[in-house]
Amino acid sequence: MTAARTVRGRGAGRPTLEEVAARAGVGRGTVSRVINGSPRVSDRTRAAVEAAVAELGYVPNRAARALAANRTDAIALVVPETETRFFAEPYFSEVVRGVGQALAETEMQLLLTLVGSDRERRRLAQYLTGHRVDGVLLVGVHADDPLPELLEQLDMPVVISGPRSEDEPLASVDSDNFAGARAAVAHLVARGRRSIATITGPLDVYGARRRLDGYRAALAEAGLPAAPHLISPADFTEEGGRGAMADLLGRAPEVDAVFAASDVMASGARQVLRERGRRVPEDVSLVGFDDSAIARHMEPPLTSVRQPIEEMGRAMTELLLAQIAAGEPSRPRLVLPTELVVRSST
Amino acid sequence: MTAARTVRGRGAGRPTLEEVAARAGVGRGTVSRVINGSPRVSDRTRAAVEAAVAELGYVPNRAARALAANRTDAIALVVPETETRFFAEPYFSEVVRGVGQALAETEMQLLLTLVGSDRERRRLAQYLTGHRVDGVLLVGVHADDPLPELLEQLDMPVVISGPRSEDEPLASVDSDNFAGARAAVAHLVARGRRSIATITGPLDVYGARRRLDGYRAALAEAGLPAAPHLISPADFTEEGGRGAMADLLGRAPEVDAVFAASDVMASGARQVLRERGRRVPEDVSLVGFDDSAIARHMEPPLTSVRQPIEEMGRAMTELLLAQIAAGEPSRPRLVLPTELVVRSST
DNA sequence: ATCACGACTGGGAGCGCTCCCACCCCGGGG
DNA sequence: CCCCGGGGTGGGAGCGCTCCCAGTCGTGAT
Repeated sequence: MTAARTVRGRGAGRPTLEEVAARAGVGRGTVSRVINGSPRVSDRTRAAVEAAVAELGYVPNRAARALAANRTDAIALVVPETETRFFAEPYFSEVVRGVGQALAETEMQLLLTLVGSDRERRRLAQYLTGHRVDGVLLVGVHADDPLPELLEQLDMPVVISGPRSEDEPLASVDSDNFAGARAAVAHLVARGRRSIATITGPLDVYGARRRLDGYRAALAEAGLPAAPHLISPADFTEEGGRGAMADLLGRAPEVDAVFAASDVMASGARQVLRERGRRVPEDVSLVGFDDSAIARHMEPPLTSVRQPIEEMGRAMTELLLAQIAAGEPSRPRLVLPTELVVRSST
Repeated sequence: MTAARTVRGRGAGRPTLEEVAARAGVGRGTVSRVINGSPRVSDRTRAAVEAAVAELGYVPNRAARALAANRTDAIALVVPETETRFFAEPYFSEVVRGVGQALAETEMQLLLTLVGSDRERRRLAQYLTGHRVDGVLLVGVHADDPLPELLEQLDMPVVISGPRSEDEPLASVDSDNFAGARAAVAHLVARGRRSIATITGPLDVYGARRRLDGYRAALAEAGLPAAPHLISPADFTEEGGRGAMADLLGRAPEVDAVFAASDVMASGARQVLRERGRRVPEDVSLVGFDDSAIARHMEPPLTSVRQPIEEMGRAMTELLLAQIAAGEPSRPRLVLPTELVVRSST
């Protein structure tokens, strides 16, 4: 523990490019070229520089690099804290994990930005305007959130998880909500169910609409009617699921299967079914969506549609990095497959 | 120069300190003083500068500031990805939320760093050595993790969640595992249970040891024996909980209550109890720890010890910010209270 | 031998801030 | 009336990098 170090404070004493250059007997420019992998350096020189770097334990100063090169080597993951659906288990941790994986190979840093209040939202806007990140990953935005518009104006690279509509202008990665819902309902049909109801998410959410579309498609394919009284919209919450289930039971007592557009809502529905003496799966089959921990621990364990969330995080990041590398926003739209996980609730 | 600006693409055109100064008719130093809230500025000047800042929409360039001031205004949240216990629900999202809250009032950024492989761990070490953050929040480290040692050597501000031992040298924030466990077991005693077993976590984890201590204390206070055959160690996993429960049932068939040191293990135990025809809570009372989503959705809902995780995240951050502000590492040790959430499993 | 032309290389000129020293100006004491 | 001391202020000197423009060499062609 050197006294000098302590006195000079944190960050002092780290070798600089200049020192590496001196040590290697070359110029600053050459060291920079080696560090950044430029091909226009002779092998001999490169070796010398690399040796000096190793001996000195040189680590480039990020701030200096950012200032000089006008880039930050950082991306932001923006999470609206109010949107509990995305912040809640398991979305958040899995997305982060996927993002982390994609970033592991790069020099990029991940900035985590939670936006709660409107004040924080404004601050974020200012933030991004200040170009403190090279790109933005946006998860769980509401249809009426002004953030995407703002980002589009700034023309900063952005990837959004879950397009807000059929013609989302931003690059996006989504799971195949339509196919997932269709598979879930087809599975119920295969189990011999005939009065298949659905509890939907808020229909101003694109993904929720897609799940409803999938439900309808599967019924149509099976030649079953998609009677309006078998469709009950809720809000992705447990309480909403309870309400919707009670509703369905009142309107359609003959119901023998329910496709809930989220596990949490399925859990609410399950409670009501139990209260009303309907057995699962004997009387009513139940399918959820998300394949969360809740599904695995429900009684009986819940059949559910798994979304490849981690992979979505990875894909979003790769798309974003590609945009940043290309230097211009592109607008690809990726849809990842879902998978039906069958458990004993059906 | 104008052309050059355009060529530089994104990030060009943002007003600089210099431009604000010109606009306000003052010098750079003065603007800097206003921005940083120095008191040595006359009111008239301050007003003029603030007006110019507003008109130009000036946002300080973080990289330049970091370079000049040798600080980054960023802290890192380091999460070992392998430690599933902390990365898993609900820890991770809640900690992050708490951290976010504490940071909302400040200008600090949050860097999220997942360390999986040893290679990534080395990279992180280099990272921190490069002083790219002002401080580190370390969650879910194992007893044998070299990271804390490293950070201590760098004498960089650090706060750790969950001390690794009774004499943790680093600043730490923890929940009161001892009191939580004691309360849980006391509650079982109050319910009239007499053969109270426990499924512990890995005993090289300090928190797991503390929970076991709490279990013992409660039994001692109730004048009940803490027979060794009522203690079965596991590893915080569901499978571990299953094994430990099977074990207990073999060794102590008279068991009428189980305190599991995590909800996940309680869930495993619950499955075994069901398989063996033991009813919960009639035959065996069951208590978990964490009060996670699993607890709420178990059948019957699980009585569990709630930890104030979000608050822990907040406290950790506040401790860290204080350390950074003080310019020197301090070593406070904070223990936050737990709360027993009683449900129908007891 | 001369010339042109790549392949490499050195280092000046910033990037936008903070730090800090010098300076200005004004009131009060000698 | 001069000097001193502070509050207030301007701006030079970097912080450690990247960019890019001049070189400096060899080399093959002429």
